[in-house]
Amino acid sequence: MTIAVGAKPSFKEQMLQAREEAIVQTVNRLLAEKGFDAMTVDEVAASVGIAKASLYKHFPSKEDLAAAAMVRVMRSAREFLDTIAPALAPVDKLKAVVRWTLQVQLAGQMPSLPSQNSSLRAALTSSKEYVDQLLEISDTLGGWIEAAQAGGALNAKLPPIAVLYTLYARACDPVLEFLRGGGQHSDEEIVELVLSTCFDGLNAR
Amino acid sequence: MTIAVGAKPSFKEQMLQAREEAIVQTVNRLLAEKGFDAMTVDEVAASVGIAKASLYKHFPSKEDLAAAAMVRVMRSAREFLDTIAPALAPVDKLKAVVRWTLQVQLAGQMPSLPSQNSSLRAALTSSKEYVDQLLEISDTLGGWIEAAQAGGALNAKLPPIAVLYTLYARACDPVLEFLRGGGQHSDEEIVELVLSTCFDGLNAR
DNA sequence: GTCTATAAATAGATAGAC
DNA sequence: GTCTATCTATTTATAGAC
Repeated sequence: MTIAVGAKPSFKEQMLQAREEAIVQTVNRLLAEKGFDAMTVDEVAASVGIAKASLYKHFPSKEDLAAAAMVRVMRSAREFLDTIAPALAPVDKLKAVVRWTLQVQLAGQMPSLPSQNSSLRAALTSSKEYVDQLLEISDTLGGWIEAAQAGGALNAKLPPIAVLYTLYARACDPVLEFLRGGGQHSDEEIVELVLSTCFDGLNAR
Repeated sequence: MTIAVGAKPSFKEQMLQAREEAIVQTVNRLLAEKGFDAMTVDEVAASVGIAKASLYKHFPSKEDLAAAAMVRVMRSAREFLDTIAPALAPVDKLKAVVRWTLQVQLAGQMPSLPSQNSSLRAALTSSKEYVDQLLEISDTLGGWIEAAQAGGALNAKLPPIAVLYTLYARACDPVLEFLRGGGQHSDEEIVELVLSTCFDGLNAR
């Protein structure tokens, strides 16, 4: 039995992971399209092209499916943070992150979960990788927020945690959907509009 | 048969309306607590204290229940608009509306509906009173927005419709729930924080 | 109109053969 | 692991007596 860390995965293991990646990708799309409640496991299985029973061999519950999708998104976000130029001003780093978030949402890749569902919360918080990624992201953003406040770029009167929550909330901002439905603006314009209202506010300057 | 407009309702009619008001009030609370998908009709009936079949005599479907709750909220919002002092600056009128919205949400009185559900959308758009109230509210807010932009209070570069959507989005802002969960701020502080980030933005001024 | 009882449909999850 | 077929529970909605 091979337990070496980073050992070359066998062909079988590669196939398994590829299939699971396909599953999670499908779940991610469906969660973005319809949300957790409206997404059915039958639908996931049909969309992936396997039997529902097979799906349950990979993921023990619907909640675990959603958690896997969230882990995927968090990892993706975490990786994006690493691509941000360190020389950038903290506030510009934050803007870059929010812009990335908005683009993911417009691309139909941002899973939407009900924040009240307790079994779902349990699945999320019991996922070590999810919690780890979330903590790491929050730490990084928190550092940028405090730096931006110290540097006079961000309003220093706002509690950093409130700023962080406000940025996180952009990931599920319904304004994007509203504006797109209006059909008057391109995706790029929508992103910049929301970015502007988020950082500059509605008031004139 | 009495069809006179504004005719004095009979005792029976008053009882009927009182019961329906009790139903809608319960639905409103449950929609605020758990959202449309998680709310069950059984639950509504049990909470009101009547049989489910009786409930269906009043409202033909779950969607109609939710629509009735939304009509109630919209009427309430519409009535609030009338209480705003006409002498107030347009931007302050807008702030008053958003503040009211945030307070309703914190009071657990703001129903939350999935924006993607099509049967629900159909029930809403087929309700004349809902559509009428929404249009009237949007007209009023739209007028204030344009006046505030013309007066130099609101950023005139933002499309009025984007401003309107941004204000509407505060009615379901998850930041309220996040901040309350943190336990570090009172409800009043939370309201003012969100108001501040909405109108003044995150950036320093 | 209110009730009890039940229909009808759906969804999450499993059994068991291969 | 994948499949077909099924279970179990829940949910929306109704039938029918009173």
